[in-house]
Amino acid sequence: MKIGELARRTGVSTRLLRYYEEQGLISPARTTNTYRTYDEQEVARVEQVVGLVRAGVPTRLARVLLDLEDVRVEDLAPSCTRQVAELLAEELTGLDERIACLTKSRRTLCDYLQRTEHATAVLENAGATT
DNA sequence: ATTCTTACA
DNA sequence: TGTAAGTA
Repeated sequence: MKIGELARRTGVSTRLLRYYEEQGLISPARTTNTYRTYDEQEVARVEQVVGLVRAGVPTRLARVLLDLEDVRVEDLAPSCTRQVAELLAEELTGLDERIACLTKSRRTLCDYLQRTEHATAVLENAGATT
């Protein structure tokens, strides 16, 4: 499929789709008229990117994350240089910090809502993991 | 009609 | 990010 269809199917503008490509998040093949060509697999890929971006994951991390998921299955013996490992370890602590920040915010918001008269009505929805 | 690149707001 | 221009 061409970029237009992918945009319609994912809800991501063609502009952003090209930007994701520029950031190395997706790498569509070029065919005949130099038009970008995407296969079904790209749809899921783009949806993953959208999820990552919405979660605030920096594109540089999203890129490695997507690459890792591609090799996750076959490469039973993950290997990389010490330098790369240390770099990724930094990303890991970075994620932990943000998770801690978000968890605290969630706690605060959740506690407040539980004290309101709308507790049961409003809390039954999104992640009822009080 | 659609997409492509480049560039400005 | 949207949009305009000039193509293919």
